[in-house]
Amino acid sequence: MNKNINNIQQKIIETINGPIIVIAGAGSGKTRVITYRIAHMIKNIKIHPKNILALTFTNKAAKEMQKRISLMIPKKDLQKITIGTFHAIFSSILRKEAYRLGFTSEYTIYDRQDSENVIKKILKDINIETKLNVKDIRNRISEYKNNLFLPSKKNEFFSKIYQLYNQRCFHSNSLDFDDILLYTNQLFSYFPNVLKKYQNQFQYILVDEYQDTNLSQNFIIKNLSYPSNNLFVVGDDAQSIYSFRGANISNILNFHNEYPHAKIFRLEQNYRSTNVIVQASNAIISFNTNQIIKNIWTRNEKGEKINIYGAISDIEEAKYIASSIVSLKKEKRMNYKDFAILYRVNSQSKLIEYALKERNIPYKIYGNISFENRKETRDLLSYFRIVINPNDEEALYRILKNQIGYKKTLNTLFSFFQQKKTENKNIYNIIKHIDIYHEFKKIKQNTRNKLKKIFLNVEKIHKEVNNKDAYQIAKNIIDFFCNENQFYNKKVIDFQYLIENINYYVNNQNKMIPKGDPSLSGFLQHFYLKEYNDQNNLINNSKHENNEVSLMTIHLSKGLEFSIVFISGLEENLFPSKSNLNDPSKIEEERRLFYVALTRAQKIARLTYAKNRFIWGKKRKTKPSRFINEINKKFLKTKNIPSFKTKSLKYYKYHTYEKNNINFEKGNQVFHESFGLGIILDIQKNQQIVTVYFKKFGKKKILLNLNKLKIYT
DNA sequence: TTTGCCCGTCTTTTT
DNA sequence: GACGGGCAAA
Repeated sequence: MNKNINNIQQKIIETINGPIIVIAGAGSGKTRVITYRIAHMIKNIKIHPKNILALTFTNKAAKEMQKRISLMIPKKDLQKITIGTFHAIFSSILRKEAYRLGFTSEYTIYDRQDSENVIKKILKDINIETKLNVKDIRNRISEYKNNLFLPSKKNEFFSKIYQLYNQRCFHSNSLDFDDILLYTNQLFSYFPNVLKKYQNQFQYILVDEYQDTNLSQNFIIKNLSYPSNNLFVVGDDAQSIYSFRGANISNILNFHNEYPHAKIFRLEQNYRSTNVIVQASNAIISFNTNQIIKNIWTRNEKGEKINIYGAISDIEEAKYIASSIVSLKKEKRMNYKDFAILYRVNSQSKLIEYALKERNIPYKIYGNISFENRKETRDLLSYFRIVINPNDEEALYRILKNQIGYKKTLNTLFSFFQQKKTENKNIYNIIKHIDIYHEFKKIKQNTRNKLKKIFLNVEKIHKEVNNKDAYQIAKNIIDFFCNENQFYNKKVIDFQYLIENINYYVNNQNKMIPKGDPSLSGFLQHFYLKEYNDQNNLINNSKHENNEVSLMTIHLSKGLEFSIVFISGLEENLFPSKSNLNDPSKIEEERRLFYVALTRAQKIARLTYAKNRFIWGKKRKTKPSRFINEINKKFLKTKNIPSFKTKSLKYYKYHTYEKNNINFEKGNQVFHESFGLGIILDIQKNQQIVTVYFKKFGKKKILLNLNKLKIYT
């Protein structure tokens, strides 16, 4: 037995036949268990790696898992395991099977902006006034898809739009993110033989972060793992932070109902963090009423108390973080890679980036790479897309919009194309013979020639798609594109970046897990599912050999750990987010997010906020986050909190308890003579009654003077 | 048909 | 403060 593995972990690793559910607290060695288990299955049980499917929710988590497994098994085995995000895995499967549903394997993946543009066009077409905005409609469609609701037969307004949206995507041979899961489900239910094929292939299924599955994903897992049910899921309800993506906490809470014979394991010992961090985060999460009670404990050292810094402004906050890194690095003899800076929204990274640059601190920003949303990049990608998939309306529209400025003409032309397309006419042919259609008479000869030239070229490149790899095709397109559009020559640096990524993608196929598809359509999938942006091949970063401070949103940080963690922007309206303030269940999710953030830290956690922040170009006064007050003062370096001396003191008092209660505090794990183990949710004003949530008996009010309650350690 | 200016909206979070 | 849509002037 490995000495890094405790008894429960060992038991989990060796229990091969499912269904199995592991409730794993933060830092309890969850990823270690999954990766060791996979290695054990392959090395000792001799399960063929191609029979293993490991699913995650973010690319970052997938990469982390691959990295850790690679240390234990031969590379040739690792490459045979199917490991990745739900979207990546099932998008690849759909590429092979989607023809059964009427799509081709060259289908485009529509991102958020594409989806919103489709909805805008629909609203314009049907010409109905609506109070719903495009974003709301898109979110609702997404919600419906994640819950496997199809448009209802009733002629209700939303259903109509939903239906039109699906039709348009279908005619464009395009799938949005949610479609990837939805159509996978349709594929499996309409084509039992196809399902059977994948059931046979994936005999062992592992799902990480199971608390984040939505109904659509859960259905896929359920179908695939039937009938052997060799399903292994790991999750922590306290770290459920993706409800906006349809994640449904009841999947984890009801697992046992779904699979009555499931084996249940719990991992509660934290190996990651100091005692201070473990206890402080336990206390924070206990403010949530909706949770599985766990007793997360650690044998680790007590550790430093948590430091809170209230900066005058967001700029100063960033500077404080940068200078702290410089001094902590020296003081604690740390490397840059031991530091992480976490934030609630991506836009916070900008100022932090400036501050780090100022002090020459190497850093790496994860997620949301700005170049991918730049106009020029999207323009170029439209050409890629239309070369691969001539039916891609959004890409076509974008190209035409750039070539034909005048909107009215553009719209007439575009609806003409749509009409022809439903008649199954090839878009390349229509534009090549642009002069014979009277619909085009209004367009200047000059513009017509330009269009003809573009589409002749696009068609030429299209014919080579199957013989050349993504790099060769992309180079052709870029050469043509830059020649025809003088303006873009100045933006070549963006294209350079994209082409470098394509080059890397094509030439490192044997490093990819699972092995990718070197065609341009393979690259487009890779790009749109954002698999590329976690890679370490970014040109400007190579010189630091990965010894860099990590910057990312808290969402992306889940599953990771760092010696020293900065959590920035702890302000009301930012964290918790403004849009979640009115819904108690959403506040609980924000709190879980804070819990995730804090539990990333191994040794030191520093929290920061700014008293003034630029929002939409205006400086605004802010209030410190309620979460700061939920950390018990005994875990804080209170002396170092300048903000507490300011006007906002009143605000802080609200949550602070009187000191005369000797033993009991919110978040304490307690033991009651009759009710057993529980956690203190609340203490009444007179300090004589506490509300405790008991594992077995639920919420109870306990009179303290009966002395039946003890602190459980 | 083109250009430029005003105005409203946007900041969650990821695939 | 950035960006896109809408509208009016050129």
